[in-house]
Amino acid sequence: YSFFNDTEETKATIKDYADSNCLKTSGIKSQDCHSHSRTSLQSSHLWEFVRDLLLSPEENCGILEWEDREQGIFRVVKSEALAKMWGQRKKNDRMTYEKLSRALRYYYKTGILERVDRRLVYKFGKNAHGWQEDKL
DNA sequence: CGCTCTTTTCCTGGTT
DNA sequence: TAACCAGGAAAAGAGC
Repeated sequence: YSFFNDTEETKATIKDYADSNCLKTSGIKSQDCHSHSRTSLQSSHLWEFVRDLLLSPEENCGILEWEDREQGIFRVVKSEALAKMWGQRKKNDRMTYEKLSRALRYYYKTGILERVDRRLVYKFGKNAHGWQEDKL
């Protein structure tokens, strides 16, 4: 395959991909886009970005899914799409899930995330905030 | 400029 | 075999 398709072309398709993907699911529950003022997804940190994505079904597109809402356990359903979105947020079209997950693993050390021994499953730790339903 | 903190990049090796 | 997971190391980038 080509070595040249990693710039403009990719950049263009990422948004289209995300947008069209959102359109498919956003019609489901427009009412569910509760008034969290976090729709922008401008969070500076990765864990906040993930949290806000989890909390906004609008831009989520089924990329992330709660496994246990009360315990803050969630699963990455579309790892590649998540990486692309994070890459968009950071203006880095070379982002991959491999690299994103490395960053997530650093959170275990700081208590932002807790380890869950299941593939693509993570859990918010004691030092993460703003994800709990009753605390919104 | 230098320093800290977070994230990125790369890698070796193990697991599902 | 592909897709993940574990972390060490080093370096980039942002903010102060």
